[in-house]
Amino acid sequence: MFDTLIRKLSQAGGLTEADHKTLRQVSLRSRQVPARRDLTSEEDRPENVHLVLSGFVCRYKILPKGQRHITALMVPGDFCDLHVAILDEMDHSIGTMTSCTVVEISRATIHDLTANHPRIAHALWWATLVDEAVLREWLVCLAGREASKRMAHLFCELLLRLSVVGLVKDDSYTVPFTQIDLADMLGLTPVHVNRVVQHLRSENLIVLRRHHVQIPDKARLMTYCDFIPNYLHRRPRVK
Amino acid sequence: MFDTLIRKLSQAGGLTEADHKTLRQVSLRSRQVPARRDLTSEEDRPENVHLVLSGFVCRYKILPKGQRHITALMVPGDFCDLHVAILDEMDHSIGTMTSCTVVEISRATIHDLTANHPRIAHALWWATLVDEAVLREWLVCLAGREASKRMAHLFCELLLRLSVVGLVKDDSYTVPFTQIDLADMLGLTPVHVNRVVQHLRSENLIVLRRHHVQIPDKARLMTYCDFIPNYLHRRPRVK
DNA sequence: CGGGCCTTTGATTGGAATCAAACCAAGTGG
DNA sequence: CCACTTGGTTTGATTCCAATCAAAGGCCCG
Repeated sequence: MFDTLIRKLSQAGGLTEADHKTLRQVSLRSRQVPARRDLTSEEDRPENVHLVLSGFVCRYKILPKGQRHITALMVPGDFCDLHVAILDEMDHSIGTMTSCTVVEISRATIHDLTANHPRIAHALWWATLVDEAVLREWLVCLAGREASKRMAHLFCELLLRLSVVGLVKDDSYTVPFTQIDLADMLGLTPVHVNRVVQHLRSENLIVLRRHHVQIPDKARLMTYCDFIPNYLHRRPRVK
Repeated sequence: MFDTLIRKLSQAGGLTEADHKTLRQVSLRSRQVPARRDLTSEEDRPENVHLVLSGFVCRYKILPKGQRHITALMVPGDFCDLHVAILDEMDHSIGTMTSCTVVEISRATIHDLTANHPRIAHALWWATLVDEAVLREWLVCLAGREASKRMAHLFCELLLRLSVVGLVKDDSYTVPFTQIDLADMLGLTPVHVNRVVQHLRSENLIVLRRHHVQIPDKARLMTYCDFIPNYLHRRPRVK
Protein backbone atom coordinates (compact mmCIF):
# COMPACT_ATOMS: atom_id res chain seq x y z
CA MET A 1 0.00 0.00 0.00
CA PHE A 2 2.92 2.28 0.68
CA ASP A 3 4.37 1.24 -2.60
CA THR A 4 1.36 2.53 -4.44
CA LEU A 5 1.79 5.96 -2.93
CA ILE A 6 5.52 6.02 -3.51
CA ARG A 7 5.20 4.72 -7.04
CA LYS A 8 2.63 7.38 -7.84
CA LEU A 9 4.71 10.23 -6.52
CA SER A 10 7.95 8.93 -7.96
CA GLN A 11 6.54 9.50 -11.40
CA ALA A 12 7.00 13.19 -10.79
CA GLY A 13 10.72 12.59 -10.41
CA GLY A 14 13.05 14.11 -7.90
CA LEU A 15 12.17 12.18 -4.77
CA THR A 16 15.06 11.17 -2.55
CA GLU A 17 15.51 8.12 -0.38
CA ALA A 18 14.66 10.33 2.60
CA ASP A 19 11.38 11.26 0.95
CA HIS A 20 10.56 7.60 0.49
CA LYS A 21 11.23 7.07 4.14
CA THR A 22 8.95 9.95 5.06
CA LEU A 23 6.18 8.54 2.90
CA ARG A 24 6.56 5.14 4.47
CA GLN A 25 5.93 6.70 7.83
CA VAL A 26 2.70 8.32 6.74
CA SER A 27 -0.15 6.77 8.60
CA LEU A 28 -2.47 5.20 6.09
CA ARG A 29 -5.78 3.61 6.78
CA SER A 30 -7.03 1.45 4.00
CA ARG A 31 -10.74 0.95 3.66
CA GLN A 32 -13.10 -1.13 1.55
CA VAL A 33 -15.94 0.79 -0.10
CA PRO A 34 -18.87 -0.79 -1.94
CA ALA A 35 -19.78 0.18 -5.50
CA ARG A 36 -21.81 3.33 -6.16
CA ARG A 37 -21.03 5.10 -2.92
CA ASP A 38 -19.92 8.69 -2.58
CA LEU A 39 -16.54 9.20 -1.03
CA THR A 40 -17.16 12.92 -0.77
CA SER A 41 -20.06 15.05 -1.90
CA GLU A 42 -20.41 18.54 -3.22
CA GLU A 43 -20.23 21.18 -0.52
CA ASP A 44 -18.55 18.79 1.84
CA ARG A 45 -15.49 19.84 3.70
CA PRO A 46 -13.95 16.41 4.00
CA GLU A 47 -11.11 15.58 6.30
CA ASN A 48 -9.34 13.04 4.16
CA VAL A 49 -7.75 12.70 0.80
CA HIS A 50 -8.28 9.35 -0.92
CA LEU A 51 -5.87 7.26 -2.93
CA VAL A 52 -7.30 4.37 -4.94
CA LEU A 53 -5.70 0.97 -4.44
CA SER A 54 -8.18 -1.08 -6.40
CA GLY A 55 -11.40 -0.42 -8.27
CA PHE A 56 -12.64 2.55 -10.29
CA VAL A 57 -13.70 5.89 -8.90
CA CYS A 58 -15.18 8.87 -10.71
CA ARG A 59 -15.46 12.57 -10.21
CA TYR A 60 -18.83 13.95 -11.24
CA LYS A 61 -21.18 16.87 -11.15
CA ILE A 62 -24.95 16.84 -11.22
CA LEU A 63 -26.47 19.34 -13.62
CA PRO A 64 -29.58 21.32 -12.72
CA LYS A 65 -31.72 19.09 -14.94
CA GLY A 66 -30.55 16.14 -12.87
CA GLN A 67 -28.17 14.56 -15.33
CA ARG A 68 -24.81 13.44 -14.10
CA HIS A 69 -21.61 14.27 -15.89
CA ILE A 70 -18.42 12.41 -15.08
CA THR A 71 -15.43 14.71 -15.39
CA ALA A 72 -12.68 12.31 -14.43
CA LEU A 73 -11.94 8.68 -13.90
CA MET A 74 -9.59 7.51 -11.18
CA VAL A 75 -7.95 4.12 -11.49
CA PRO A 76 -5.69 2.30 -9.04
CA GLY A 77 -2.76 4.50 -8.10
CA ASP A 78 -4.64 7.77 -8.59
CA PHE A 79 -5.53 10.39 -6.04
CA CYS A 80 -9.23 11.13 -5.94
CA ASP A 81 -9.37 14.49 -4.37
CA LEU A 82 -6.18 16.24 -3.54
CA HIS A 83 -8.28 19.40 -3.77
CA VAL A 84 -9.78 18.90 -0.40
CA ALA A 85 -6.42 19.50 1.17
CA ILE A 86 -6.22 22.94 -0.39
CA LEU A 87 -9.61 24.29 -1.42
CA ASP A 88 -12.26 25.24 1.06
CA GLU A 89 -15.22 23.50 -0.43
CA MET A 90 -15.86 20.72 -2.90
CA ASP A 91 -17.48 21.90 -6.12
CA HIS A 92 -18.26 18.34 -7.21
CA SER A 93 -18.68 14.84 -5.87
CA ILE A 94 -16.57 11.72 -5.91
CA GLY A 95 -18.07 8.29 -6.06
CA THR A 96 -17.01 4.72 -6.53
CA MET A 97 -18.05 2.94 -9.70
CA THR A 98 -17.06 -0.48 -8.43
CA SER A 99 -16.25 -1.86 -5.07
CA CYS A 100 -12.94 -0.28 -4.17
CA THR A 101 -10.07 -0.32 -1.77
CA VAL A 102 -9.03 3.20 -0.90
CA VAL A 103 -6.48 4.67 1.42
CA GLU A 104 -7.31 7.73 3.43
CA ILE A 105 -4.73 10.38 4.09
CA SER A 106 -5.64 13.16 6.46
CA ARG A 107 -5.48 16.78 5.40
CA ALA A 108 -3.11 17.37 8.26
CA THR A 109 -0.71 14.84 6.79
CA ILE A 110 -0.83 16.47 3.38
CA HIS A 111 -0.22 19.83 4.96
CA ASP A 112 2.72 18.49 6.88
CA LEU A 113 4.18 16.92 3.75
CA THR A 114 3.81 20.08 1.72
CA ALA A 115 5.13 22.32 4.43
CA ASN A 116 8.18 20.31 5.35
CA HIS A 117 9.05 18.20 2.34
CA PRO A 118 9.43 20.38 -0.71
CA ARG A 119 10.13 17.54 -3.10
CA ILE A 120 7.01 15.72 -2.00
CA ALA A 121 5.04 18.94 -2.32
CA HIS A 122 6.40 19.25 -5.82
CA ALA A 123 5.32 15.70 -6.61
CA LEU A 124 1.81 16.33 -5.32
CA TRP A 125 1.56 19.45 -7.42
CA TRP A 126 2.78 17.44 -10.39
CA ALA A 127 -0.01 14.93 -9.84
CA THR A 128 -2.67 17.63 -9.95
CA LEU A 129 -1.19 19.10 -13.11
CA VAL A 130 -1.35 15.76 -14.86
CA ASP A 131 -4.97 15.42 -13.80
CA GLU A 132 -5.61 18.82 -15.26
CA ALA A 133 -3.95 17.84 -18.53
CA VAL A 134 -6.24 14.84 -18.82
CA LEU A 135 -9.24 16.98 -18.07
CA ARG A 136 -8.17 19.38 -20.81
CA GLU A 137 -7.96 16.54 -23.29
CA TRP A 138 -11.44 15.39 -22.33
CA LEU A 139 -12.73 18.88 -22.93
CA VAL A 140 -11.17 19.08 -26.37
CA CYS A 141 -12.40 15.62 -27.18
CA LEU A 142 -15.94 16.49 -26.23
CA ALA A 143 -15.90 19.70 -28.20
CA GLY A 144 -14.19 18.55 -31.32
CA ARG A 145 -14.64 14.87 -31.93
CA GLU A 146 -17.71 13.00 -32.92
CA ALA A 147 -19.16 10.37 -30.61
CA SER A 148 -17.44 7.28 -31.98
CA LYS A 149 -13.97 8.82 -31.98
CA ARG A 150 -14.60 10.16 -28.50
CA MET A 151 -15.32 6.70 -27.26
CA ALA A 152 -12.35 5.21 -29.10
CA HIS A 153 -10.18 7.90 -27.54
CA LEU A 154 -11.37 6.94 -24.08
CA PHE A 155 -10.50 3.30 -24.67
CA CYS A 156 -7.04 4.32 -25.86
CA GLU A 157 -6.50 6.44 -22.79
CA LEU A 158 -7.58 3.67 -20.46
CA LEU A 159 -5.34 1.21 -22.25
CA LEU A 160 -2.32 3.35 -21.41
CA ARG A 161 -3.34 4.38 -17.94
CA LEU A 162 -4.24 0.88 -16.88
CA SER A 163 -1.14 -0.64 -18.39
CA VAL A 164 0.99 1.58 -16.15
CA VAL A 165 -0.51 -0.12 -13.14
CA GLY A 166 -0.42 -3.61 -14.60
CA LEU A 167 -4.10 -3.99 -15.32
CA VAL A 168 -3.75 -4.67 -19.03
CA LYS A 169 -2.99 -8.06 -20.48
CA ASP A 170 -2.86 -8.74 -24.21
CA ASP A 171 -4.30 -5.33 -25.02
CA SER A 172 -7.33 -6.23 -23.03
CA TYR A 173 -8.71 -4.94 -19.76
CA THR A 174 -11.77 -4.76 -17.57
CA VAL A 175 -14.12 -1.80 -17.93
CA PRO A 176 -16.36 -2.13 -14.95
CA PHE A 177 -18.83 0.50 -16.02
CA THR A 178 -22.12 0.30 -17.83
CA GLN A 179 -23.13 2.00 -21.05
CA ILE A 180 -24.96 4.50 -18.89
CA ASP A 181 -21.70 5.36 -17.17
CA LEU A 182 -20.05 5.71 -20.56
CA ALA A 183 -22.83 8.05 -21.61
CA ASP A 184 -22.19 10.21 -18.55
CA MET A 185 -18.50 10.36 -19.40
CA LEU A 186 -18.83 11.05 -23.09
CA GLY A 187 -21.72 13.46 -22.90
CA LEU A 188 -24.08 11.19 -24.84
CA THR A 189 -27.33 9.43 -24.18
CA PRO A 190 -27.20 5.74 -23.29
CA VAL A 191 -29.07 4.93 -26.47
CA HIS A 192 -26.51 6.63 -28.60
CA VAL A 193 -23.66 5.05 -26.67
CA ASN A 194 -25.08 1.70 -27.56
CA ARG A 195 -25.16 2.58 -31.24
CA VAL A 196 -21.61 3.84 -31.13
CA VAL A 197 -20.43 0.70 -29.38
CA GLN A 198 -22.02 -1.33 -32.10
CA HIS A 199 -20.35 0.75 -34.74
CA LEU A 200 -16.91 0.29 -33.20
CA ARG A 201 -17.61 -3.40 -32.90
CA SER A 202 -18.64 -3.68 -36.53
CA GLU A 203 -15.40 -2.00 -37.56
CA ASN A 204 -13.58 -4.49 -35.36
CA LEU A 205 -11.91 -1.63 -33.51
CA ILE A 206 -12.92 -2.96 -30.13
CA VAL A 207 -14.29 -6.19 -28.79
CA LEU A 208 -16.48 -5.24 -25.85
CA ARG A 209 -18.41 -7.86 -23.93
CA ARG A 210 -19.40 -8.25 -20.35
CA HIS A 211 -17.42 -5.39 -18.94
CA HIS A 212 -14.32 -6.41 -20.75
CA VAL A 213 -12.59 -4.75 -23.74
CA GLN A 214 -10.12 -6.31 -26.05
CA ILE A 215 -8.36 -4.22 -28.65
CA PRO A 216 -7.53 -6.23 -31.76
CA ASP A 217 -5.18 -3.64 -33.23
CA LYS A 218 -4.25 -0.77 -31.02
CA ALA A 219 -2.34 1.12 -33.68
CA ARG A 220 -5.45 1.13 -35.82
CA LEU A 221 -7.64 2.25 -32.93
CA MET A 222 -5.26 5.08 -32.12
CA THR A 223 -5.11 6.19 -35.72
CA TYR A 224 -8.88 6.03 -35.94
CA CYS A 225 -9.32 8.61 -33.18
CA ASP A 226 -6.08 10.55 -33.65
CA PHE A 227 -4.88 9.59 -30.23
CA ILE A 228 -1.78 11.48 -29.12
CA PRO A 229 -0.64 10.31 -25.71
CA ASN A 230 1.56 13.24 -24.77
CA TYR A 231 -1.12 14.71 -22.50
CA LEU A 232 -0.76 11.81 -20.11
CA HIS A 233 2.77 12.95 -19.25
CA ARG A 234 3.99 9.47 -18.66
CA ARG A 235 7.61 8.94 -17.80
CA PRO A 236 9.69 7.53 -20.67
CA ARG A 237 10.19 4.13 -19.01
CA VAL A 238 6.47 3.47 -19.22
CA LYS A 239 6.51 4.00 -22.92
CA MET B 1 3.16 44.79 -10.88
CA PHE B 2 4.25 43.12 -7.68
CA ASP B 3 0.86 43.90 -6.27
CA THR B 4 -0.78 41.82 -8.95
CA LEU B 5 1.29 38.81 -8.02
CA ILE B 6 0.78 39.28 -4.32
CA ARG B 7 -2.92 39.90 -4.71
CA LYS B 8 -3.27 36.74 -6.76
CA LEU B 9 -1.47 34.56 -4.30
CA SER B 10 -3.07 36.13 -1.27
CA GLN B 11 -6.40 34.77 -2.44
CA ALA B 12 -5.15 31.36 -1.41
CA GLY B 13 -4.85 32.63 2.15
CA GLY B 14 -2.10 31.95 4.61
CA LEU B 15 0.65 34.21 3.29
CA THR B 16 2.70 36.03 5.91
CA GLU B 17 4.34 39.40 5.76
CA ALA B 18 7.63 37.61 5.17
CA ASP B 19 6.14 35.90 2.14
CA HIS B 20 5.06 39.23 0.76
CA LYS B 21 8.58 40.47 1.19
CA THR B 22 9.94 37.42 -0.61
CA LEU B 23 7.56 37.99 -3.49
CA ARG B 24 8.54 41.61 -3.75
CA GLN B 25 12.12 40.52 -4.24
CA VAL B 26 11.27 38.22 -7.10
CA SER B 27 12.81 39.50 -10.25
CA LEU B 28 10.05 40.25 -12.71
CA ARG B 29 10.44 41.35 -16.27
CA SER B 30 7.31 42.82 -17.72
CA ARG B 31 6.85 42.63 -21.44
CA GLN B 32 4.40 43.89 -24.02
CA VAL B 33 3.06 41.29 -26.45
CA PRO B 34 0.95 42.04 -29.53
CA ALA B 35 -2.39 40.36 -30.12
CA ARG B 36 -2.54 36.86 -31.58
CA ARG B 37 0.96 35.80 -30.65
CA ASP B 38 1.90 32.55 -28.98
CA LEU B 39 3.55 32.87 -25.62
CA THR B 40 4.42 29.19 -25.64
CA SER B 41 3.63 26.46 -28.11
CA GLU B 42 2.90 22.80 -27.83
CA GLU B 43 6.00 20.68 -27.31
CA ASP B 44 7.97 23.68 -26.15
CA ARG B 45 10.00 23.47 -23.03
CA PRO B 46 9.73 27.11 -22.09
CA GLU B 47 11.90 28.79 -19.51
CA ASN B 48 9.38 31.22 -18.11
CA VAL B 49 6.02 31.25 -16.47
CA HIS B 50 3.75 34.14 -17.47
CA LEU B 51 1.45 36.26 -15.36
CA VAL B 52 -1.03 38.50 -17.16
CA LEU B 53 -1.08 42.15 -16.15
CA SER B 54 -3.38 43.41 -18.86
CA GLY B 55 -5.14 41.91 -21.86
CA PHE B 56 -6.65 38.49 -22.51
CA VAL B 57 -4.73 35.29 -23.06
CA CYS B 58 -6.04 31.84 -23.98
CA ARG B 59 -4.92 28.29 -23.67
CA TYR B 60 -5.73 26.20 -26.72
CA LYS B 61 -5.21 23.00 -28.57
CA ILE B 62 -5.33 22.37 -32.28
CA LEU B 63 -7.30 19.31 -33.29
CA PRO B 64 -6.12 17.00 -36.08
CA LYS B 65 -8.68 18.45 -38.45
CA GLY B 66 -7.13 21.84 -37.87
CA GLN B 67 -9.78 23.38 -35.69
CA ARG B 68 -8.71 25.24 -32.59
CA HIS B 69 -10.30 24.68 -29.23
CA ILE B 70 -9.79 27.15 -26.42
CA THR B 71 -9.67 25.37 -23.08
CA ALA B 72 -9.10 28.32 -20.80
CA LEU B 73 -9.17 32.07 -20.69
CA MET B 74 -6.66 34.04 -18.66
CA VAL B 75 -7.51 37.55 -17.60
CA PRO B 76 -5.39 40.11 -15.75
CA GLY B 77 -4.09 38.62 -12.53
CA ASP B 78 -4.04 35.04 -13.84
CA PHE B 79 -1.08 32.77 -14.38
CA CYS B 80 -0.90 31.42 -17.92
CA ASP B 81 1.20 28.39 -17.58
CA LEU B 82 2.35 27.36 -14.16
CA HIS B 83 2.63 23.90 -15.72
CA VAL B 84 5.86 24.69 -17.41
CA ALA B 85 7.54 24.93 -14.06
CA ILE B 86 6.57 21.36 -13.25
CA LEU B 87 5.76 19.30 -16.31
CA ASP B 88 8.32 18.32 -18.88
CA GLU B 89 6.53 19.27 -22.02
CA MET B 90 3.63 21.47 -23.00
CA ASP B 91 0.64 19.55 -24.29
CA HIS B 92 -1.04 22.69 -25.59
CA SER B 93 -0.30 26.24 -26.64
CA ILE B 94 -0.86 29.61 -25.05
CA GLY B 95 -1.57 32.68 -27.09
CA THR B 96 -2.62 36.26 -26.61
CA MET B 97 -6.06 37.29 -27.80
CA THR B 98 -5.37 40.99 -27.44
CA SER B 99 -2.28 43.03 -27.01
CA CYS B 100 -1.09 42.19 -23.51
CA THR B 101 1.30 43.10 -20.79
CA VAL B 102 2.74 39.99 -19.23
CA VAL B 103 5.30 39.37 -16.56
CA GLU B 104 7.78 36.57 -16.95
CA ILE B 105 8.90 34.55 -13.99
CA SER B 106 11.68 32.08 -14.54
CA ARG B 107 11.26 28.42 -13.75
CA ALA B 108 14.20 28.71 -11.42
CA THR B 109 12.36 31.33 -9.43
CA ILE B 110 9.27 29.17 -9.14
CA HIS B 111 11.39 26.26 -8.05
CA ASP B 112 13.09 28.37 -5.44
CA LEU B 113 9.76 29.64 -4.15
CA THR B 114 8.26 26.18 -3.92
CA ALA B 115 11.35 24.65 -2.36
CA ASN B 116 11.94 27.27 0.29
CA HIS B 117 8.65 28.99 0.94
CA PRO B 118 6.00 26.43 1.77
CA ARG B 119 3.17 28.92 2.11
CA ILE B 120 3.91 30.35 -1.32
CA ALA B 121 4.12 26.83 -2.72
CA HIS B 122 0.74 26.19 -1.20
CA ALA B 123 -0.65 29.32 -2.81
CA LEU B 124 0.69 28.33 -6.22
CA TRP B 125 -0.85 24.92 -5.87
CA TRP B 126 -4.10 26.58 -4.88
CA ALA B 127 -4.01 28.64 -8.06
CA THR B 128 -3.70 25.56 -10.25
CA LEU B 129 -6.55 23.86 -8.41
CA VAL B 130 -8.84 26.78 -9.05
CA ASP B 131 -7.88 26.69 -12.72
CA GLU B 132 -8.77 23.04 -12.73
CA ALA B 133 -12.13 23.72 -11.13
CA VAL B 134 -12.95 26.22 -13.86
CA LEU B 135 -11.88 23.76 -16.51
CA ARG B 136 -14.16 21.16 -14.96
CA GLU B 137 -17.08 23.54 -15.12
CA TRP B 138 -16.36 24.25 -18.79
CA LEU B 139 -16.40 20.53 -19.45
CA VAL B 140 -19.73 20.04 -17.75
CA CYS B 141 -21.12 23.07 -19.48
CA LEU B 142 -20.08 21.78 -22.88
CA ALA B 143 -21.49 18.35 -22.25
CA GLY B 144 -24.73 19.26 -20.62
CA ARG B 145 -25.96 22.66 -21.64
CA GLU B 146 -27.29 23.84 -24.95
CA ALA B 147 -25.44 26.51 -26.88
CA SER B 148 -27.27 29.59 -25.63
CA LYS B 149 -26.98 28.65 -21.96
CA ARG B 150 -23.36 27.81 -22.50
CA MET B 151 -22.70 31.26 -23.81
CA ALA B 152 -24.72 32.89 -21.05
CA HIS B 153 -22.72 30.89 -18.55
CA LEU B 154 -19.49 32.19 -20.01
CA PHE B 155 -20.65 35.77 -19.70
CA CYS B 156 -21.63 35.17 -16.08
CA GLU B 157 -18.25 33.69 -15.33
CA LEU B 158 -16.43 36.58 -16.92
CA LEU B 159 -18.57 39.06 -15.04
CA LEU B 160 -17.36 37.63 -11.76
CA ARG B 161 -13.77 37.01 -12.73
CA LEU B 162 -13.32 40.44 -14.21
CA SER B 163 -15.02 42.20 -11.35
CA VAL B 164 -12.44 40.75 -8.98
CA VAL B 165 -9.77 42.65 -10.85
CA GLY B 166 -11.77 45.82 -11.26
CA LEU B 167 -12.59 45.46 -14.94
CA VAL B 168 -16.37 45.57 -14.54
CA LYS B 169 -18.35 48.76 -14.30
CA ASP B 170 -22.14 48.84 -14.14
CA ASP B 171 -22.37 45.14 -14.97
CA SER B 172 -20.59 45.86 -18.17
CA TYR B 173 -17.16 44.89 -19.45
CA THR B 174 -15.02 44.57 -22.53
CA VAL B 175 -14.91 41.23 -24.37
CA PRO B 176 -12.05 41.67 -26.75
CA PHE B 177 -12.68 38.53 -28.71
CA THR B 178 -14.51 37.89 -31.93
CA GLN B 179 -17.42 35.54 -32.52
CA ILE B 180 -14.90 33.15 -34.01
CA ASP B 181 -13.04 33.13 -30.71
CA LEU B 182 -16.30 32.52 -28.90
CA ALA B 183 -16.98 29.61 -31.22
CA ASP B 184 -13.60 28.10 -30.35
CA MET B 185 -14.38 28.43 -26.65
CA LEU B 186 -17.90 27.10 -26.73
CA GLY B 187 -17.34 24.31 -29.21
CA LEU B 188 -19.67 25.82 -31.82
CA THR B 189 -19.33 27.12 -35.35
CA PRO B 190 -19.06 30.88 -35.83
CA VAL B 191 -22.35 30.86 -37.69
CA HIS B 192 -24.15 29.28 -34.81
CA VAL B 193 -22.47 31.59 -32.32
CA ASN B 194 -23.90 34.48 -34.22
CA ARG B 195 -27.37 33.04 -34.03
CA VAL B 196 -27.05 32.39 -30.34
CA VAL B 197 -25.82 35.93 -29.73
CA GLN B 198 -28.85 37.21 -31.53
CA HIS B 199 -31.10 35.03 -29.46
CA LEU B 200 -29.62 36.28 -26.18
CA ARG B 201 -29.93 39.82 -27.48
CA SER B 202 -33.56 39.33 -28.41
CA GLU B 203 -34.29 38.06 -24.91
CA ASN B 204 -32.51 41.13 -23.57
CA LEU B 205 -30.21 38.92 -21.56
CA ILE B 206 -27.10 40.60 -22.89
CA VAL B 207 -26.31 43.73 -24.82
CA LEU B 208 -23.29 42.92 -26.94
CA ARG B 209 -21.86 45.46 -29.32
CA ARG B 210 -18.41 46.29 -30.49
CA HIS B 211 -16.55 44.01 -28.15
CA HIS B 212 -18.44 45.24 -25.17
CA VAL B 213 -21.09 43.42 -23.10
CA GLN B 214 -23.60 44.97 -20.81
CA ILE B 215 -25.81 42.81 -18.66
CA PRO B 216 -29.20 44.40 -18.05
CA ASP B 217 -30.20 42.03 -15.25
CA LYS B 218 -27.52 39.75 -13.96
CA ALA B 219 -29.83 37.79 -11.68
CA ARG B 220 -31.96 36.93 -14.67
CA LEU B 221 -28.95 35.94 -16.74
CA MET B 222 -27.66 33.72 -13.96
CA THR B 223 -31.03 32.07 -13.52
CA TYR B 224 -31.29 31.58 -17.25
CA CYS B 225 -28.16 29.45 -17.36
CA ASP B 226 -28.27 28.00 -13.84
CA PHE B 227 -25.04 29.69 -12.94
CA ILE B 228 -23.60 28.55 -9.62
CA PRO B 229 -20.43 30.43 -8.81
CA ASN B 230 -18.99 28.09 -6.21
CA TYR B 231 -16.54 26.59 -8.69
CA LEU B 232 -14.66 29.87 -8.89
CA HIS B 233 -13.58 29.48 -5.26
CA ARG B 234 -13.57 33.17 -4.64
CA ARG B 235 -12.77 34.40 -1.19
CA PRO B 236 -15.81 35.59 0.75
CA ARG B 237 -14.76 39.25 0.68
CA VAL B 238 -15.13 39.31 -3.09
CA LYS B 239 -18.70 38.19 -2.83
C1' DC C 1 -11.21 54.05 -51.26
C1' DG C 2 -10.16 49.30 -51.66
C1' DG C 3 -9.40 44.94 -49.30
C1' DG C 4 -9.87 41.80 -45.63
C1' DC C 5 -11.89 40.17 -41.77
C1' DC C 6 -15.95 39.76 -39.21
C1' DT C 7 -20.86 39.52 -38.89
C1' DT C 8 -25.23 38.38 -40.64
C1' DT C 9 -28.74 35.82 -43.33
C1' DG C 10 -30.62 31.80 -45.85
C1' DA C 11 -31.14 26.90 -47.22
C1' DT C 12 -29.93 22.32 -46.38
C1' DT C 13 -27.89 18.38 -44.08
C1' DG C 14 -26.69 15.43 -40.44
C1' DG C 15 -25.50 13.72 -35.84
C1' DA C 16 -27.36 12.91 -31.65
C1' DA C 17 -31.54 13.37 -28.58
C1' DT C 18 -35.90 11.82 -27.58
C1' DC C 19 -39.71 8.74 -27.16
C1' DA C 20 -41.15 4.13 -26.88
C1' DA C 21 -40.83 -0.61 -26.34
C1' DA C 22 -38.75 -5.19 -26.54
C1' DC C 23 -35.10 -8.05 -25.07
C1' DC C 24 -31.67 -10.03 -22.04
C1' DA C 25 -28.97 -11.18 -17.90
C1' DA C 26 -28.53 -11.59 -13.13
C1' DG C 27 -30.14 -11.67 -8.57
C1' DT C 28 -34.22 -12.60 -5.21
C1' DG C 29 -37.42 -14.99 -2.87
C1' DG C 30 -40.93 -18.22 -2.41
C1' DC D 1 -35.56 -24.39 -8.96
C1' DC D 2 -38.28 -21.45 -11.20
C1' DA D 3 -41.48 -17.26 -11.42
C1' DC D 4 -40.48 -12.48 -10.55
C1' DT D 5 -38.03 -8.18 -10.45
C1' DT D 6 -34.72 -5.01 -11.79
C1' DG D 7 -31.27 -2.78 -14.34
C1' DG D 8 -28.90 -2.82 -18.50
C1' DT D 9 -28.79 -3.45 -23.61
C1' DT D 10 -30.80 -3.31 -28.11
C1' DT D 11 -33.91 -1.77 -31.87
C1' DG D 12 -36.97 1.43 -34.28
C1' DA D 13 -39.19 5.94 -35.46
C1' DT D 14 -39.11 10.68 -35.04
C1' DT D 15 -37.51 15.29 -33.77
C1' DC D 16 -34.26 18.95 -33.18
C1' DC D 17 -30.04 21.36 -32.38
C1' DA D 18 -26.16 22.64 -34.52
C1' DA D 19 -23.03 21.93 -38.71
C1' DT D 20 -22.36 22.83 -43.33
C1' DC D 21 -22.51 25.27 -47.59
C1' DA D 22 -23.06 29.59 -49.71
C1' DA D 23 -23.21 34.38 -50.18
C1' DA D 24 -24.31 39.07 -48.88
C1' DG D 25 -23.49 43.00 -45.83
C1' DG D 26 -20.55 45.91 -42.42
C1' DC D 27 -16.76 47.67 -40.42
C1' DC D 28 -12.09 48.86 -39.80
C1' DC D 29 -7.54 49.76 -41.47
C1' DG D 30 -3.97 50.85 -44.44
